Amino acid sequence: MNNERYVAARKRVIERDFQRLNPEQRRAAMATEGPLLLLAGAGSGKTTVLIQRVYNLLTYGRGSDCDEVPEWASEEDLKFLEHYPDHPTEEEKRRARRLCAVESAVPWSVLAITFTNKAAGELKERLAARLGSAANDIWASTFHSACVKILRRDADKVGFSKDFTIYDTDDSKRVIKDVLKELGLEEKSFPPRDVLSIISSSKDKYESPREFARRMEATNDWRLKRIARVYDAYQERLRTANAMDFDDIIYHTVELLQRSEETRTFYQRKFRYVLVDEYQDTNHLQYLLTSLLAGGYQNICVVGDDDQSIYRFRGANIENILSFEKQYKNARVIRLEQNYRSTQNILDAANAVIRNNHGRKGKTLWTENGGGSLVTVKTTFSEMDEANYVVSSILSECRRGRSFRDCAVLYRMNAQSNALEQALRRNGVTYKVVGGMKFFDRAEIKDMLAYLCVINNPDDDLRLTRIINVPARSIGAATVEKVQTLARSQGTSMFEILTRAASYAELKSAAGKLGKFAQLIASLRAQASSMELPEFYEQVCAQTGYTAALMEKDDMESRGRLENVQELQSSIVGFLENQPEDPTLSGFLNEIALYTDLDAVNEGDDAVTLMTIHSAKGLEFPSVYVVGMEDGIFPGNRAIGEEEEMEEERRLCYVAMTRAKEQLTLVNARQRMLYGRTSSNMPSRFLEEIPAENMEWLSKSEPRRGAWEDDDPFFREQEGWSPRRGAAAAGSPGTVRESGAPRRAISPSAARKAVSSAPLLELVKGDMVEHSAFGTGMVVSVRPMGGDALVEVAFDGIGTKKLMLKSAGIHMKKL
DNA sequence: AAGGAGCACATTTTT
DNA sequence: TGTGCTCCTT
Repeated sequence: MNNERYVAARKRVIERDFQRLNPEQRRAAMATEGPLLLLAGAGSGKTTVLIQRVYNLLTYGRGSDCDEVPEWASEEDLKFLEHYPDHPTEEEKRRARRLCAVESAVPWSVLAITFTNKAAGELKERLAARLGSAANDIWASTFHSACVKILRRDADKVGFSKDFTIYDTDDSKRVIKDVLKELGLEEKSFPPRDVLSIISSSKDKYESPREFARRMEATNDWRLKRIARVYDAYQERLRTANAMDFDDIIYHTVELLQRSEETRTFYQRKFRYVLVDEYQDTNHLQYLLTSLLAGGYQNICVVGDDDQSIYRFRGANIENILSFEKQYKNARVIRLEQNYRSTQNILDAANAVIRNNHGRKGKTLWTENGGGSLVTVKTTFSEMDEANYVVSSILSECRRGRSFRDCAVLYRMNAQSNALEQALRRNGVTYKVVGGMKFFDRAEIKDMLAYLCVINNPDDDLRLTRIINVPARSIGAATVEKVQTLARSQGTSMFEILTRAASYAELKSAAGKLGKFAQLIASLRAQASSMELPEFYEQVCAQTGYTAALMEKDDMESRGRLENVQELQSSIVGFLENQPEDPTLSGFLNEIALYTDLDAVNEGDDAVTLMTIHSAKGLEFPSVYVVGMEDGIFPGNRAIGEEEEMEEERRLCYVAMTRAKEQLTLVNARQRMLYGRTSSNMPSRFLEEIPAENMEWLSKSEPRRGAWEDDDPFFREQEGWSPRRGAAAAGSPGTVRESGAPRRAISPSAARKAVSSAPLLELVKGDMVEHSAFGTGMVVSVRPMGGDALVEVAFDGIGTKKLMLKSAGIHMKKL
């Protein structure tokens, strides 16, 4: 029996399951043993590879990646593999699998970790599609939910009870505020946000409060020494409350795995294969965790792209990915550089930009998609002009067959969405903004969840404090504080104090109200098990008087809140549909604690998407606009002169550019209003880094009302500015039409004049109009508003749209 | 206890 | 410029 031949033949047979992958993808799917670094460029089919790799693990074990030959294998078997038919029968397929498999992995020995619930959900879904029911037993989850799962079994070994609660950032902040007060520290000199972030980075170093304190002793920083005491007190509070914050969830898991050999060995034996997605976003603590979990078999596959590391500010440590090969000396590295998303022009532009960064692993994306159109760079006059340009360009793309949903507008900071939203609204373009206020961040949702938490666990002082006087029950802050003090001095919970409020002299005047509240909670608690969860939730809303208080207010805001409170009931129903195992209140609360907005981007409606570049990571759109391409905005002021920061901004730029499939448009404004001040900015340095042959720089506006014109004498007189990339531009004729723009701010009066000089479209009810995106329609009403008019138009086959005449007029003509 | 005035403040964000 | 927060008034 020739072992070498067997191994080679086996590999060839296995390979046939991955014919649709490109050679690098295939290598990645088949490299099962030992540490593997998968450098997956944007749009390189990373998730596909992950799925196929898991399929490989479950089907063939290490068959594709080892030299072992089963003892029972015969010459006959070898012959079979070497002459495996092109169209095997089912019988032959089964035999091939048996001959090729070397210890197929069981689903529960595979751990796949992601960052977001969304990513974990997608992974699970695609695994299920590929593997069927076996996928259910694979641990595909976020860092946090994996850790919670581990801690729910063994939290007692690190000093918590297994039903510990999870504090979100808001809860943590409140605890910090509380601690600051107790220690007599001013919030002004110790902003809770900053304190928390210092604590968080200490935990990231896997440093206990005591170690942190010792490190701070060595410095001469008085403030940090105080913060060390805050850190200590904060952890003490959490421990007493049997609570963990988001960092603690990972911290204590690491602690558990380090301290308990039994637990560590259990998981190290259990997880034969560990996969970590978005490895460039991991922090040190997460690095420790994954190293521990994979410490048994050392079959750790990390997937990521150092060029897309954009979360340094929240602790992501690019070093994790850069030094993976140092950590694991025998690590293999595979680069996925073929891109299936964008055109070559877009990739060349993005490659050229990112090439300016140092200390990268180095990758150059390429595609078979063809050159495509040039990257468009447009210089506009102001942020309003910029927004109008984007909208009119979107409308003209839509006229040529694109849908709104194909277009995304990306920006560096949320504040930039305002001008865009206005322009979109005025033109009746449907859009959605990703990010911003999240459902579970809303006060009313937090209130209701706090009620549920307290009903579930009355000793949850923090949540109890939140709702004890919501809606108003005439329980003042002073009273609450007395209760807190009493509870602390007696080493019991606030709820305990409330139940016997009457027996404390210092509570005498409030005792009645306090007792009533305690009764309310106790009574709801008693009802909890007697009915279905959604029905119970209704009872909570009613009996606490929460809905009643909202209804009484009866203003716009309260109505919205009321809707949200009712919406939470849908969440509960949704939970019950997905989680039949533990359909209890505590099951729901557990689920929700690590849940953010699952469905921020719903595919349903045809709308332009607006979001920050950060939120765009992982997404793709046929047409992408990046606005605010100016030094000072993008890269931001803070990054200028700071090498590390600048490189992160450049990575951000790379992420933004590689979101585009067909059309990429980069827009800058010569001046813009920022923080109430008008500033004029140079075009972003990143624009200069794009090769001239891949782009077309437009600065001449179309003859459009409100647009600034290049040949206006006012601007021609300005001098001393030349485009920074001027030399390169001059060298390649025909691609660049940039002619020069003024450096200094332009007086607003000139700007306004240009805007108001164009004539308004005159419309009356009954007129027929033609809109560039909506087609023909009839004017239903015209209402003057300010210097403008709100026109309602019934478009054929589309429906009625309300448009602001001044800006929508550009895209409409009277028939 | 609630609403209003005045004031600092202002990347990026997931769990 | 807009907002979210504290503090002050009622």
